[in-house]
Amino acid sequence: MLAIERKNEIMNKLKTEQRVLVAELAKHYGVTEETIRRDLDKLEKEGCATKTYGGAIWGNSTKTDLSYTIRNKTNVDAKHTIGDLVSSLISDGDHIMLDDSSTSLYIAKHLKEKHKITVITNSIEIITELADVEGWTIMSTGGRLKPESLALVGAQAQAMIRKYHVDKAIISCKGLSADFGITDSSEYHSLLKQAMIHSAGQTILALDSSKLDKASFVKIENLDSITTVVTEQIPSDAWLAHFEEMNVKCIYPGAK
Amino acid sequence: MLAIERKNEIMNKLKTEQRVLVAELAKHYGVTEETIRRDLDKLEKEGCATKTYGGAIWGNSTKTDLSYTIRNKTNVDAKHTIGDLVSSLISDGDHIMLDDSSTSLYIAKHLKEKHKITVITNSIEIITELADVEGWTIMSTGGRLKPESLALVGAQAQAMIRKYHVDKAIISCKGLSADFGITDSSEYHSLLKQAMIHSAGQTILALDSSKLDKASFVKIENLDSITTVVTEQIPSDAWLAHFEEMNVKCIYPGAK
DNA sequence: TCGAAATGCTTGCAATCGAACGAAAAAACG
DNA sequence: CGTTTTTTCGTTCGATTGCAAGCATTTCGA
Repeated sequence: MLAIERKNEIMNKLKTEQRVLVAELAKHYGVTEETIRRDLDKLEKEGCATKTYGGAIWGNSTKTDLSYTIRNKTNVDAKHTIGDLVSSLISDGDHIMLDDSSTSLYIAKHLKEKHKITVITNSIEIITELADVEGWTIMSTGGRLKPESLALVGAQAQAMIRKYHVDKAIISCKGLSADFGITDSSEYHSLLKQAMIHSAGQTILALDSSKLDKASFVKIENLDSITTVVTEQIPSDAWLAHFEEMNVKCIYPGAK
Repeated sequence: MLAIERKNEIMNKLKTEQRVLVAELAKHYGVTEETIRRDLDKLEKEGCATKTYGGAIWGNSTKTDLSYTIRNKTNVDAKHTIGDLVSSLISDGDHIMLDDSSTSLYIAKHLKEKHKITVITNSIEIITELADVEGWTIMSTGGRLKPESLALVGAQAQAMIRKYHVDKAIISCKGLSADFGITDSSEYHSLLKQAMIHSAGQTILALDSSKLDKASFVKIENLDSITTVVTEQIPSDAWLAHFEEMNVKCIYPGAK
């Protein structure tokens, strides 16, 4: 095993799982913890990691956008489960929109089995992820680049989204609450997702269950403006009732 | 076994397996590790490999995704020279456009030292290359993705370019001939570069000298619609005279 | 709340192994 | 046969890793 490979793998693990533990990595690679710490030092110098006690977390902890995802230590299994569920809602030939959330990136990975999908997205990561799928049409919104999330935002991006109409929009968010509806951490995220919702026949809101009963900073829309909620575990009875009341379908593992 | 054959085989192995080990290759070809290392040096200069302790990995070690365009290893040295020359034409604070050519990708790498540049590009690779530069504004055209070049094309991309006006457009092409002007291999490339030329105060045409006296399929513009030609070696007297006549400045190494 | 005990972090050192360099030998080429 | 390219060899240099000692942080019980 090349040293640089280990470092890269750790970076990928960091990116997908948001955090890593020194002891765990040392055991996994069969090296001492000192070696792992030195790897993390380098990643930190490269701006990919922030060391913490016992491990490291992804990126720069001072960024507000990231602190949310870090707090919610989003677990990969949940996102794969969600990716699988959403995939079952998409048909061959569909035209869809995907936002720039990490959940959408996982969903994109799961969609690759489909045929002749047309995707519109503002996420550079999703574009590169899907670039090599045969027979698909990938379209990118224009716009200004947010370097920390590799997302395209701004009026240009919104205008592009409004120009098209797709079968399904797939979006995620930072919080969903009965009182405040669907919320996100910033204005431009919110506006973009709003635009996607309005340009789509159906909207699929994909969120891991930790987002339930959370409210973030900016409101995107009310819950009744979306078609389907997909989550990785069965919500509370109160939420199920609320979804029913709002005429929103809710998909979770084992749901009929 | 010819040395060049071995080098090519190593490159293929790198491409398919993502990494190679020096010791392993030395044993396989029955040569010393020193020889393998020199092969890897060459591959690295051509942009195909990144050397590491004990071996080499494909592409750029720090970036997660591998560069498609960089595989086109033709004239790497020339492109670095051109990148350097073009860089000297750009001032801090400039607003520029970059097309999706591999030459532009190299230019982008050389521009990173500048401050507060605003870049508009239709190349996904350039976007990811420049994403981490502090203080820059990166904007992407929207459009349909051409997977083989990771470029955004189509009416959407052109419309976005037309909406803005920048100080300098930097483009490349497939051929430049006295009779047919600037040409490229496809309609959508041509239209996009046309749009960039019209949206810029100055246009810098960057091309390695192998493109001179070649004509490709679709005409972009006449030579007189651009401001400056940058190339990596001094053109023939005939071309220098032609540039003069057309009122086009020509930059090459050693030019005053 | 305070103060160990436990756990994790940093640093210096040494051993190992790959990399870089130069010179000489071998092979390829005209 | 002379020249150029390729390869090898030996030495020196630098990178990586593990170990151990000392310091810092967290945790937990009193």
